[in-house]
Amino acid sequence: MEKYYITTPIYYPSGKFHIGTAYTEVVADTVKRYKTLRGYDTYLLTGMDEHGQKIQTVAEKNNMTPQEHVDHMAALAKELWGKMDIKYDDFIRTTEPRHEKVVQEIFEKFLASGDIYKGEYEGMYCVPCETYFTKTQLVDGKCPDCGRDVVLMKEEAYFFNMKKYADRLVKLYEESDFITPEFRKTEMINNFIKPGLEDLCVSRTSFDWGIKVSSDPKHVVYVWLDALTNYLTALGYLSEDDSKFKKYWPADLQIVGKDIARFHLIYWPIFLMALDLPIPKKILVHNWIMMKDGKMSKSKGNVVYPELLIDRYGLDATRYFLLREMPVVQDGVFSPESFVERFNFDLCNDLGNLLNRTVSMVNKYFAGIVPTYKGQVNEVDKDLEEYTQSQIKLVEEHLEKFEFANALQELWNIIARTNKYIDETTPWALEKEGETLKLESCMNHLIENLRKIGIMLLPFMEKTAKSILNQIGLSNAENTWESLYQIDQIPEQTKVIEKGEPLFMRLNVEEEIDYIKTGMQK
RNA sequence: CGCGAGGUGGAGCAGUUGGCAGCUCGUCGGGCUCAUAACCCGAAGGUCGCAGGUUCGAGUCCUGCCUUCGCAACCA
Repeated sequence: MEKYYITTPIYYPSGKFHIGTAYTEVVADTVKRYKTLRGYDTYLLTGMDEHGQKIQTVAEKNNMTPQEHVDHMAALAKELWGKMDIKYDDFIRTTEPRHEKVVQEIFEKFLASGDIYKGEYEGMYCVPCETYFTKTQLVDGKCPDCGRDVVLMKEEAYFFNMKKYADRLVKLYEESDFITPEFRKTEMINNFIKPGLEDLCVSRTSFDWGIKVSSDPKHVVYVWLDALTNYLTALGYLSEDDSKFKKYWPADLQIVGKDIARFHLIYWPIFLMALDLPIPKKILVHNWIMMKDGKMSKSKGNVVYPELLIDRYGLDATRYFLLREMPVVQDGVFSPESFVERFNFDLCNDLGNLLNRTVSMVNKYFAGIVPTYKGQVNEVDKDLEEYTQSQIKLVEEHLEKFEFANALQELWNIIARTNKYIDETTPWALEKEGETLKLESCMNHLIENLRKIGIMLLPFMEKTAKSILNQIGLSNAENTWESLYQIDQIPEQTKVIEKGEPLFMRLNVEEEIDYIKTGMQK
């Protein structure tokens, strides 16, 4: 069985996870489910990045030790991913011994190979915030966090020699297409590589919430060397049991947000080169969920937390909206209006109603027993079949390219075409005219398309997909992706549910827009 | 100053290799009754940011400009 290793970023738990973080998880989870359905041996890694000055500060503010704080946050994260039914295989935390041990080992390895050298880090330092800033980060020359004066400070630090690998990195960029979308590559080259790569500071002495450098314990390993290596340590790299590492590395898909693109597109491949390990096959850089008034931020009071939507509208509707409305490589805009619109039109009217009316007719005309395939009896049978087949291909193509919004759009085109088919065949008239064969063919085609719709929906909205398959009496069938290529797939004596269960109930537009808006203020 | 991404009918968006400008919502009109006041059909509505250029032909290629957003190196 072919393997497929997917990673999400490990999130920094300085605050509650918002909808953007949830989005990353949903994208990763959808890929995982799709690949699993296609027969891959999949492995999805997620986790948390738990070290650093900021964690120390936040913990103190909450009267906790850093460890207590990250334990608490990790529990919250797992709770949220549980609620969102994220099918992760492992949750790595950078404070775990399995990670720390290996990071220390890697650090020493780099020291020995000369990739890491001792130097001096210099930056603008805010004493009360205990944080360094770059000149461009400063606001009017003052600390961007507290607005107070900063001072130029120096400290001893270890650096990773990035320059040494710059040529190899450029070559990698030229020879592979491991970056999606392409323009991120251009950005990296123009902004960071062409002007000359700077070496990366990989240790600090100004705080101690981190992994100690074994050979020089007053230093802790500084962020990126600590964080990025999680993708390796989680698989048991350099540990007694590295079977997972041998099996799954290199990663097939690493999903990251645009904010951390630079670290994953430049430093990460270089670390791997220094370790003499294969480079991941693809790094997918996704964009952000914006609000009408720009970036989400607490000060603007426009932050959306996933619970707000999930608790009221359900997980599937939330996932649907994120994947349907947010283009992966471009910023998407969240608005309560579009959320409610999508919910009502796409989920209730198009999908939910199609299932409902079909189930109702099979019950009414055939006592719930789905007629078997009779061939292309109605004039439009052939057209429906051909259209559906070509759409399936499109859905698949988009999924392979991680274009979820497009995949869903093409899938919804099938739903619309199937609704239209009902109007074209007018089953109620066929019934009156005693056109039994045509009526049988019509019902069979409808159920068959719902079956296909259900299967294609599995990676996106499992509960809804299963409910569809269950209501048309096929929950126990072998609902494989491959079966989508077949026409005649309804077993004899397939029986639909007697009374259809609504998949989604229409929302009151004004009320729900208000509800979401109010929820965003909190 | 530099870099990247956008600017397409009222709103939000599609538009691989250049060839009659599409989709969803909204608006207007019609059809149907199986269904969750759902579904189906039709119509109105666009000088595809601006100005040049290449071409038989450009939203799609080239040049310049205007404009919005983001990034600018150790912030995770």
